[in-house]
Amino acid sequence: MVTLAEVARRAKVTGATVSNVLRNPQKVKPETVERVMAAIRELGYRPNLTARALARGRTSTLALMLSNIANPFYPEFVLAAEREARKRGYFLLVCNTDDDPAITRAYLEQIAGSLASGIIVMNTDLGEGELTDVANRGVAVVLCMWEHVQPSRTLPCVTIDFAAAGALAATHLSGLGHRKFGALVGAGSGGPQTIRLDGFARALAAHGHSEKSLTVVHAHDSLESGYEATMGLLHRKPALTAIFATNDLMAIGAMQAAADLGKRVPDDLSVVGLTDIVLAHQFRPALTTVRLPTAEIAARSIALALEMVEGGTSTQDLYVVRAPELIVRESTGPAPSRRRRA
Amino acid sequence: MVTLAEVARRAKVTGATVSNVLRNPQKVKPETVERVMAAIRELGYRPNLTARALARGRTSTLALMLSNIANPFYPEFVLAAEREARKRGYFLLVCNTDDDPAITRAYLEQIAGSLASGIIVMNTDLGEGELTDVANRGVAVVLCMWEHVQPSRTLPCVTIDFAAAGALAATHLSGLGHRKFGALVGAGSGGPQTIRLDGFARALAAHGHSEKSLTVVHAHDSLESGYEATMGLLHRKPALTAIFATNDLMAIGAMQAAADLGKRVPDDLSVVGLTDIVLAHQFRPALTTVRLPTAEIAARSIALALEMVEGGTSTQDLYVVRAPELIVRESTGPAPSRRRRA
DNA sequence: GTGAAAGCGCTAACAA
DNA sequence: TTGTTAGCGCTTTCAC
Repeated sequence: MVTLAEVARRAKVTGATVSNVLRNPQKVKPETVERVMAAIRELGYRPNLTARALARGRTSTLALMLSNIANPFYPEFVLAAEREARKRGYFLLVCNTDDDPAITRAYLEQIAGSLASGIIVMNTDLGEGELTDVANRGVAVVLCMWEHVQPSRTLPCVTIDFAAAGALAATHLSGLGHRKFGALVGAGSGGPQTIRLDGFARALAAHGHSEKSLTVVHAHDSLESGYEATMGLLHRKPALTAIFATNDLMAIGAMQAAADLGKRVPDDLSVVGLTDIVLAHQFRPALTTVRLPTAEIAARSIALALEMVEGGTSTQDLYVVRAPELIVRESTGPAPSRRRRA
Repeated sequence: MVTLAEVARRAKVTGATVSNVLRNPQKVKPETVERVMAAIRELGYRPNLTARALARGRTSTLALMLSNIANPFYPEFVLAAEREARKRGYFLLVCNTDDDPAITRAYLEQIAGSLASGIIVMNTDLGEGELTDVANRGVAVVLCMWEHVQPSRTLPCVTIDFAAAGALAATHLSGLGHRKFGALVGAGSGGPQTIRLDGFARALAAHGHSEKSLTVVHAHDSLESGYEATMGLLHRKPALTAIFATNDLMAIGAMQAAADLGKRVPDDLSVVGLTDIVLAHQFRPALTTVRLPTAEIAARSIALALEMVEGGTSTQDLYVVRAPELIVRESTGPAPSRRRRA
């Protein structure tokens, strides 16, 4: 391994100067810079990032804690996050927790042991206390897309207005003349997505619908779970004409269930999702959904973490990214004429 | 930050002993272990992984180079890889290259600068030379799912028999009585997937089909590209009754194209994919496909990289993982009776 | 503008 | 069984 010392020797300077050439070339005489660069090239020198991290007191690594990257939302998020991190010279560690607190804790231990200098936590079964501990050890902790009613009092949080997202879906469906609604509420991790539901329910009420017009059913963040939940829901409430799912995967499962029950989407049943994953527009019928600014949230979270890392500061602010947006596609339509069913 | 020295002081031993307690407790008197562990607990000590890496000469990080994690194959791969790595105390860095040689090179530079002690390269536009350079710097380089005809002479490679995979598809389709075939060949990165196609074509020939019975069209590893390619293909060759796509995403795009052209799958057109991503069985009609042992390849690649890292050895062997397997679902069926079309 | 020197926190001989 | 002693390769004051 070629070290900085060898480069120094060859360029007839000391290590300090080589180090400066690499990081503040303007502080070094141009000719010296030239000589050092030449030596670096000739020797094929690459700075040892581990040594650098040790000397500087921080690594160029950020960790991303998520429950399971196989959920299609995450790859989209990771892609954007990685790009932002790379732009700023950082690397991304993917930490799949499988929603297992033991795994999550193990990761936190390592990260607290200076594996990464910052960490984006997308969800977790852990209490806020354990995360605060890590933050107190000097790691930049950023909560991302947290859905608790009460945002953290000690950790910064990047999120979007989930209630508004739910409301968008409700207004759309209500505007199409629907009267009997079903809601599929996911609970991938970090508890049920109740804020999304609340936003939906509240907007329904605002549009004059009674509480009885909405039937809620709980599920998990998967296509299969959305399918099962919808089968049960439509069995119990065959008169439903509109379903809101708190995420797209469940919405797609709902459409498949409808198809299997002989219901046409959107003629017999309208379905609206939430997230706008890539599959949403690829699926047939294309899913009407509320788009979350995924890439923007990812980039913002990384940027915030890096600000904290590099500024050595901490914050507990709440950052709410751009509002969600309704994307109307093929899965929603006017409520079927009421004559068709009792 | 609590350091090893502070733990040592508190436990009234030296750093060397604390270090031993952590890594070879059997070499330390039980009571001392007790005392040290108590100190660790009381102080909330976490070993600094950066310092450890510097002292040991290697990090506990592995890099995974892939073109774009948004392609659904990769998250499935990453999930398995991360699990295997975690089991052995390593962490996974996700490196999205976007098939951009500049990005790939930048990552390699950093990795060569001891960012990671091993690297799994899934595909790349780079020549083997640049990878060999990295390997020569002491990084464990493992090629994974390489599809070149000539496997590397200097780097180990974990892969599967892509030709056999293609052949499986051909045999299935031929057995169903099809006579006019189309093939969608992807080229996500690392060049076109010609081995898959060759296996398919050769098996077709072996079953007595002439060369003219197969029409090949090139596309990219995406649903949209599979859609477009199929539109073009069916326009030029309306008599096709079977399509083989070298990956599932394109196969699904093909099914959508068929639907838009008024062709029913599998009644009018059979479609078979390759990979068996999760979406393959979730989609309707469920896709018949050749399953690749994704998780197994991932785990094997990680394991091999770690063997090299920990053993300090290198190898140039070719590891061929379990054979692919045909998964028959709903997208393939008997060739339509020949009377229906000229 | 450049060099000398003291670490960063841990590991790994080798001694004791 | 435990301690001593050098580093690992780089950064970073502080002199010169």
